[in-house]
Amino acid sequence: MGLRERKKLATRRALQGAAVRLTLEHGLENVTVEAISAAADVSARTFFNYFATKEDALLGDVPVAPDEEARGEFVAGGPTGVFAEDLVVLLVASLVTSGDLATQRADTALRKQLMDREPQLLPGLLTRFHNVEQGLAGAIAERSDAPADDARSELAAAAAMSAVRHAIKRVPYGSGEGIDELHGRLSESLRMLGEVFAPETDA
Amino acid sequence: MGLRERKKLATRRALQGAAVRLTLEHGLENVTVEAISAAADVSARTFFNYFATKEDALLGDVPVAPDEEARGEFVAGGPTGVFAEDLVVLLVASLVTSGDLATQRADTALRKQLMDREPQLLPGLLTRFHNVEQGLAGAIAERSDAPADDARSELAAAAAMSAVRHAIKRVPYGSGEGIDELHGRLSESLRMLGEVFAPETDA
DNA sequence: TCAATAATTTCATGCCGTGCAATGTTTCTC
DNA sequence: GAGAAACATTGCACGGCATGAAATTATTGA
Repeated sequence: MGLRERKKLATRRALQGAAVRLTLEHGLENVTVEAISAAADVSARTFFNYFATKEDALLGDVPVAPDEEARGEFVAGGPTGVFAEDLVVLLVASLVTSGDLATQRADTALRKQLMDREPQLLPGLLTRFHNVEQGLAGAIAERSDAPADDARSELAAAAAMSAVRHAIKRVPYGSGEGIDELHGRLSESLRMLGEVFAPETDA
Repeated sequence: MGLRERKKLATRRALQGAAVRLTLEHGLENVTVEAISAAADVSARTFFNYFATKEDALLGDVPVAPDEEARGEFVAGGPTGVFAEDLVVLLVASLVTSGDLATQRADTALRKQLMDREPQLLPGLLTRFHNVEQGLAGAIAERSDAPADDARSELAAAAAMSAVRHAIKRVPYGSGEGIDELHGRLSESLRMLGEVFAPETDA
């Protein structure tokens, strides 16, 4: 990794860090791009070479698409052959982008904190989730040999993302849970989804 | 209805209409608030007395909360007592805001057209859906005597909204379907949801 | 070391969105 | 109907976001 690339990454991190810190400190309204740039020791114009908007710097590196490798296996019908089970595998792989779970956890906590303080950021976050959902729908459609804009696939993808949010919300704050537990929680959420709307069989 | 109120409503409609027309004609980027205001014969300053942002004028009157009356009956455990069935009733009541289904249909078509042309509007639309979803989650929680932020209720609400999108998407373009058909499609979508994730009973 | 390539900066610009004070317009009261 | 009170519209000024273009500086590779 050359010097140029390392510097760019450093600047990016510096801008993100300054944006988050200043926002939590003074509120987004009271933080100008100029201030963020100054804190990161670059010009205001440079800020916009890295981020399209002020909000972008805050939302940072939220996953935007399913993991490529896991997607391939899912589309091929693997790894187990059971739809719901394989879906969970794909979801977990797509969620855990960085190798480090602890970092991931910290990022999520930070994002939640930002959302509580600055609801204006919600639209952007929802849009990113929506993009992931679209990618997911595409994978599901492909696996089941349906057209890319298949409504049923989109429904399944949307429900799966709902389950993801549900599962994440149920993780205790500050717990040391790993991938296995996340996998379990996701399965549980999906099962619960089936129960809530499945025709009553015990009445 | 006094003259003052009628004039305000007229101005609002004029601004919305001008915004939509000009946007479809020239693209959102090339339409200034000044131009919209001029087309509606008011000052640019007045525009912001009606809408907080340019996008707001375009998204217009998308439903933002469940219908009050239907919500009350749902919370009380009615009208049928079967969760999935009552949920559909609530959803339909919340979706069909205006008495006129044809108008509603036209609005939806127009919104879809706007979304295709101007993806920048998506975040705002998603946020409105999200607000409805939150209201829905509250109603479900209340009906089942759970705390307002109950995770299971939020999961059910999210899944329900997924079904709504799915149902709406499946309505043929330009069809003359009414409330009954919408009701049926929604039930079908919810049932499909249960099937996709329910434990296999036939294998 | 020098040329090529890429990143940063400076400067200018247009538009958005808001606060404020002034001006019109509708409504209410007598 | 006249005048006061309430409300809506307008003009003006301002700060901030976001972008384009050209000049400057830093990195890379030969």
